[in-house]
Amino acid sequence: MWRVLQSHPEHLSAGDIADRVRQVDPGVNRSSVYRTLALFAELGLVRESLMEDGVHWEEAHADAVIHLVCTRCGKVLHHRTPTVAALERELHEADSFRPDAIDVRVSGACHSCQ
Amino acid sequence: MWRVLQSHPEHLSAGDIADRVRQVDPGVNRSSVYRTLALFAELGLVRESLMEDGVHWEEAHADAVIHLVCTRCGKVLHHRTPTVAALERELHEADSFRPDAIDVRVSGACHSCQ
DNA sequence: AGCGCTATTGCGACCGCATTGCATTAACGT
DNA sequence: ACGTTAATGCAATGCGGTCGCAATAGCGCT
Repeated sequence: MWRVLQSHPEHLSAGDIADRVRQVDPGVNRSSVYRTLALFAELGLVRESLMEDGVHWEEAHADAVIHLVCTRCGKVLHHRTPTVAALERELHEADSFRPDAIDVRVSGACHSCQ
Repeated sequence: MWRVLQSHPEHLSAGDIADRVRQVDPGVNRSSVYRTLALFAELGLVRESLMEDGVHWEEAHADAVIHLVCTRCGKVLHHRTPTVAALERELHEADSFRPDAIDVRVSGACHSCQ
């Protein structure tokens, strides 16, 4: 299952993951997938991200990732920027809120859809 | 129902809204709540926001709002900053992605919980 | 006022994702 | 080989949200 997660550049929903895993090793139960996913999340190997159509999973990166969701074609792009780190600092200073995870979702039109 | 939404500073889940509305006017159906919520969303009066425990609804503001979710006490704070607008500009320039909605969720420890 | 049309509401069934409890199986140390 | 423990499978359940359809309210028209 770990291989499935790694071999897929983009994020998948739990259902998709279960399907892919079954392609490789049929007879793997949904529960196992969910449980393993939860385990990985606890270990910090994967990250849960909330999307309109449910929870998606992706490999965890050290720094925060911005999800760009194209409302036309549905594609999800990643973007990485120091701006998020700046935002973190700002929150700490202005609201004395100590962030430990930050999640940015932007919906709009991607490069090829506008 | 509009009153319920307005009278509640923070965001509510659809279930909560249904409950509150029923306190005022018992015998209002779930479907009606969902339908009205969808209508309001279409009119741009309310905004849908994804939280760990499901979809929450809140009054729409002109500019993007950052949700600060305290993992200790569960409180949800708002934060408004030009940084988000900067981020928008940045996305447009770097990825030629035209954003029409931006949603930032930060989890961490709030002022009174650290 | 009485009639008929239309939009809204209520209601129950339903759907799909996720979770849980429990039995089964596999793994491993002794 | 045996017993203990953790991982897995499986079926039932929970729950948030949606759908189809019947009942009802609102409203203009004559």
